[in-house]
Amino acid sequence: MTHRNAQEYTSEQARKEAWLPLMQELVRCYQAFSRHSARHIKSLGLTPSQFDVIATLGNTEGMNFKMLGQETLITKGTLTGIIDRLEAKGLVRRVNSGQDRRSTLIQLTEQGQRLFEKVFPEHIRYLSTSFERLDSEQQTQLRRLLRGLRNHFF
Amino acid sequence: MTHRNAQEYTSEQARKEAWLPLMQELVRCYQAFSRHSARHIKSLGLTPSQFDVIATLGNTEGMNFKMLGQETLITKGTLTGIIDRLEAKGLVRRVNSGQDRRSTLIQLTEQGQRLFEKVFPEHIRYLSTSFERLDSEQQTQLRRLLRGLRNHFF
DNA sequence: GTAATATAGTTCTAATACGAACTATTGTCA
DNA sequence: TGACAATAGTTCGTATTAGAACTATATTAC
Repeated sequence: MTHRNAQEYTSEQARKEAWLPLMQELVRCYQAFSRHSARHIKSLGLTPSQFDVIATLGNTEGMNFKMLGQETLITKGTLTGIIDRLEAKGLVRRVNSGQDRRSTLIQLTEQGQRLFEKVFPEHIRYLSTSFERLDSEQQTQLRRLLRGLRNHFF
Repeated sequence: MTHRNAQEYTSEQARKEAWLPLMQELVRCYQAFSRHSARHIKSLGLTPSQFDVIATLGNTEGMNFKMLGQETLITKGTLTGIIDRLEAKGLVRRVNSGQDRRSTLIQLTEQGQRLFEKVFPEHIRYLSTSFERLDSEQQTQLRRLLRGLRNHFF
């Protein structure tokens, strides 16, 4: 997605397409963030997706697959495997949710809750040292521009 | 990485951490872009990584694994498999590079070259309709802010 | 009330993705 | 030159990832 070639394309064939460097920067910035974050999460003994699920379930009575998928942007097929492994680690459990017998409630176990209380604030602190170097005005502006761009991907 | 929980955390425990929504927006924007892009690439019969390699090799004499990995941000272990499959499709070939007998040059085949010439401009056009909705000032600003943020992920 | 349809989760396949271990080759240095 | 470190790719293990097909259950429509 970074497209070394896009440089040449820009200068040779479509000088008007000044958005290509923006696209490259979006990809690079996300990847840098993502790897930075993953480095710390792995040191906590979790994968990024597992952390994501733990963080989403924390301070909650539980959530079914559908809701959990919407929050984490993980598709249900993938989620099944992630929950399997978290369950094997004793961090979450599957509970029959009351009415609809198709639906399953996923909850943190006590151990999962303790882990959440430990690693979530730790990770937030870890990330804060990077993000806080932008002053709050830049943060606001960046967020607004990203939102604007996102709305154009249908 | 989207962390529904981060909302509560923000308001309850750390009102100062106003960067959390920015982080969420970075993730959402990238994911939206990435899925938007992938949708089109798949319709061209390629995976995003395969397209990335084709686009990087286009207009080039070829590239070894190291260089290709640097350009595409794909690790070498992963790259082996991707090149295997592109080779099986007849789109690239491995060539013994002259001096260093450890090194392998990867080149587009004629078929790969033709594919590149077809799909690369097509995909750029496809993406342009989204990016060009930001005016060029916003594009520049967004790029600058993203670059600034990226430099803080060490 | 039953057939058609929709929904929740699971299973399956193919392709990434990362990192560690491995092989082959090259470079360094005493 | 000869041990030793560094490098290029491959292989391997584990975990995602998307999406399609599948099962079980629930809802809708007639």
